[in-house]
Amino acid sequence: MTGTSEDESTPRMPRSGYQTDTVAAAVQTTPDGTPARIAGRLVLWRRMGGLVFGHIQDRSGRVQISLARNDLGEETFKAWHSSARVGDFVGVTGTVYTTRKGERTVAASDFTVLNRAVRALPDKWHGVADVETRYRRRYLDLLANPESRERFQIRSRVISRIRRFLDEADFLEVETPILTDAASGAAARPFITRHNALGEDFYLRISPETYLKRVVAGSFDRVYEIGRNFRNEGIDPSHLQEFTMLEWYAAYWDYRDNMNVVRELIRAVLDDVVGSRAVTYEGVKLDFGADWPVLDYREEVQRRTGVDLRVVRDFETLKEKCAAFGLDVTKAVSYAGLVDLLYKKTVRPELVQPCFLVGHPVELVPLARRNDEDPTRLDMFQVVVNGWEIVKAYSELVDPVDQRARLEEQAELRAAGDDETMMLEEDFIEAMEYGMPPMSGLGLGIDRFVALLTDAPTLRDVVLFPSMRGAKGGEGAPAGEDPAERAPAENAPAVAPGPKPTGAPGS
RNA sequence: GGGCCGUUAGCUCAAUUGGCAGAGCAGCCGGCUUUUAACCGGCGAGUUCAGGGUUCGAGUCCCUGACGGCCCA
Repeated sequence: MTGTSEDESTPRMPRSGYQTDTVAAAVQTTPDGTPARIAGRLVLWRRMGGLVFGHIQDRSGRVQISLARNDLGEETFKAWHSSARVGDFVGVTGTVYTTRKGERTVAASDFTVLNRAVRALPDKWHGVADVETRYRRRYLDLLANPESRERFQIRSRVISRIRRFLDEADFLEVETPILTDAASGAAARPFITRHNALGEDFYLRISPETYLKRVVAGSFDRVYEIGRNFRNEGIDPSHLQEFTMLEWYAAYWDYRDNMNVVRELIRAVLDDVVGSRAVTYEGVKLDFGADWPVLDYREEVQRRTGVDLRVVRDFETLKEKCAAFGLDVTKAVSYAGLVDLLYKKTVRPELVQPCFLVGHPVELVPLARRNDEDPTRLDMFQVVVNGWEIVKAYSELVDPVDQRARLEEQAELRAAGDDETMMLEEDFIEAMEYGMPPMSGLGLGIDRFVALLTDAPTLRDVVLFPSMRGAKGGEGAPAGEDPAERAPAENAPAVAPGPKPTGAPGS
């Protein structure tokens, strides 16, 4: 790797450790006169004759450093300040003091360039505005845009707080397969991939649900998993094809237990990560501290459309009702699909403040338990905020006879052309036949939750590297190009099309 | 899949009815010992996303495509 470098200018590793990572914040509360040895990326560099100020940055913010000719002597002063450029990583050893304008600063007695940047950083004031650049080259977004750094730190703290909450509630964190031989646990199209060793196609999981239930059957009464799910659907501001979900299952709980627990969890995250139970999302205050009304699914649909789902229970009639309501029913192939369409178009957008939606029709979720008194509805709830479903939970169906019948219905719908149905997994039903405790499970969409907490206009803003179409041209080499032609270029130093790494220090 | 919008210097953005492609920041050179997006003087910087077309002349108008965004299905 060093073959093309000029050894004279190649920075050497520091011999001893620097304070790093959150040192920028730490220096702000350090008394004058304290020795400091810090490192970070140089983001501002102001040379003014015999005194030079700079800011170095890490994830906690920025701290000012200074080099003074009077302290260092002419030669050292000149060598050091001319050796560094904005973008370089530098190490500074010195003493903390406060400038006339009151800024805490480290006066350097030693100064080392730890590594260089050969490309120009984004505009120091405007940062990176181009959305595509922010997603494809997230490192530029992170280093240039503080609000982006803050978002991802909040994301990390949210997940950490959730883990602590569940661990303290005696849940066991487990991991279940992402590569599976059946896409189950949700109504969604899967990604298909090839398992070479087994010689067959596999699916990227759309949900860990049936595996987690098997784990509960195996006597782990409370389990959770935080992990990636994949759904082969369209991209829009509230959907990602690759998203992070929390799912938990607790034996002997029912959905009402989960309503209380998830509200407690969400409030704990708000308290400890945000510091307030209310957040503002796109100008709208969302108050998680207020009462969460419990709304009945079928009553809400009826209130807005006049359609009583307790009476209208067949596909054709509901299709007519939906069409009369102006909805596009040309692609509808199932009763459940129509119910979902009607709800999503009329009810969901109006549910802005946090609420529980309960009593969904039995057709909607083949893995959920029927209500004992009313077998046409499920013991199920969702938490809806800002028109987004952030939680879905229910008492689990643990009756293998009903489970088989419900999944066979799904298979029939699939045969009839509905590709968003659940696949029937024999293994899963067999596990149920060995016996499962009554239980309730819950899923919480981490990306949506974090987006609400950080006022992110799209979920892509809370995922470090959102899915994008293959990079265009340039070094990416368009398909069909002769690889032999560009082979020499691969070993060439990465020289920017713009500014060259000229002016080697010490020259 | 459909509609609309966008793509100009490393970054952020200008460019009149179609008439020499510019500024700030960044970079380079010089000045400046308490700056705060430091400031002052000088210099260099472009496949205007790609390809085609209209025109004496295209960043600008037309067509096709790429990538991205928003809305719709």
